[in-house]
Amino acid sequence: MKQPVQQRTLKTRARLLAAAEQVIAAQGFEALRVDQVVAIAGVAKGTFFAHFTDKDALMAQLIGSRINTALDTIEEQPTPKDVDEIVQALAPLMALMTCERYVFDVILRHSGAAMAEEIGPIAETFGRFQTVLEGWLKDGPVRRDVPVAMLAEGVGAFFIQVIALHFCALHSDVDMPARLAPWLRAWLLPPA
Amino acid sequence: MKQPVQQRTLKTRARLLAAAEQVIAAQGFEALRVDQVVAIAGVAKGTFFAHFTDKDALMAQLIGSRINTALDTIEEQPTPKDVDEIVQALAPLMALMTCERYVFDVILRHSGAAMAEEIGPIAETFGRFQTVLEGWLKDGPVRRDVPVAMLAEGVGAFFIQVIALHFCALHSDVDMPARLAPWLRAWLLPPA
DNA sequence: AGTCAAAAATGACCGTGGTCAACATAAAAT
DNA sequence: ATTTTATGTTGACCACGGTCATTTTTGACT
Repeated sequence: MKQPVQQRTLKTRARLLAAAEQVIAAQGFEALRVDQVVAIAGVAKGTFFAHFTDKDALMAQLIGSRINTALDTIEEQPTPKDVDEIVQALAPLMALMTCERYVFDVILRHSGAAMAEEIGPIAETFGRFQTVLEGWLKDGPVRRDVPVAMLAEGVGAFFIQVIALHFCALHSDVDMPARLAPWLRAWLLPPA
Repeated sequence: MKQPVQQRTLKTRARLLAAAEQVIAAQGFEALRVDQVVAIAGVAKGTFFAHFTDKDALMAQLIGSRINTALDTIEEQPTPKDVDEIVQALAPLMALMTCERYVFDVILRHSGAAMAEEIGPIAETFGRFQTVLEGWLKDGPVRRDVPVAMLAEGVGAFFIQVIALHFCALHSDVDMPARLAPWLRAWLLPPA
């Protein structure tokens, strides 16, 4: 059984990722140019596309990894007990998804698996997010007339909507936690 | 007081739009190329960008106009009386938004005003959509513990989510009305 | 008709993402 | 060691959206 990847490969990919991180740290996601990344990494342009199907795939990987980091932070916290705590707990993810319009767009575009049989890194994090939410809700003081999975998906939908609203010119001033909470209350805790 | 636009201008713009419609009819939105549009319209490339700030602006206009047509159709129908009728009534919009992944992406990208002070044609249709929904809900048999505007926005959020799910590899088989109805029921009609 | 300033059209040119046939190098087989 | 095969790399090249200095057209006012 032979090694499917050579040492070289790992090194090159690592260099590309490091270069990309460097560019992003300096200029943000949106300003990243493939040419700049390969220049810093010291490889030819073609090499980039031998490692990533396209620029989006690189972005998906980098952003997916940050989403996972945010979810790590979220999971370390104690289980939120009410809507306000849920909103509070979601802050790291919210911060990431609102840091740049471009980032939000990439996430939206990849939130469903792009192709059948192939679930990208971002789609995976959505599955994980879903699981985290279900964990919170399954023993929480919320309505029980609807399956937990559906409750969680609904929270996800409102979460996305609030972020979308943040990037909307008309609403960019209102702070987001304040916007999300009433929706979650209406969704999770309809009048008894 | 002189004419701010010349006859020429209207004619050229009309030719560009007609050319674009022709390309879309033949090959769909995603395949549209600016070069092809200007070739058919018989104008230079630069002219295109004198009439539309970018390709996206053309798309926003064409798609916005189709959304408006769909909303016209929707408004002609009698006011839906329950969730199933609401889902039914939304069919024209749903059909448009699921016709191509690209179309859905454009709509999402433009659903909030792109820039402050400038509300694009698609953002406008979202305002109209919102109004239509509020009209349906304000006298319907739905929960009243939440403002109508919020109910309507929630319907919009679930609507978008269902369409996003449609483009997700894992769920593309399930039919959408069937997916949307339970959500709307849970949102609009929590147990009394 | 002739003049002229504003409006519109032009097309060569650029930036950037992405392709691919040719080439280089590593590991396996002889 | 040498050959062979799979794997990795290269950079010239292409496609496509978008720009802008220059040229053409328009129509208002002599």
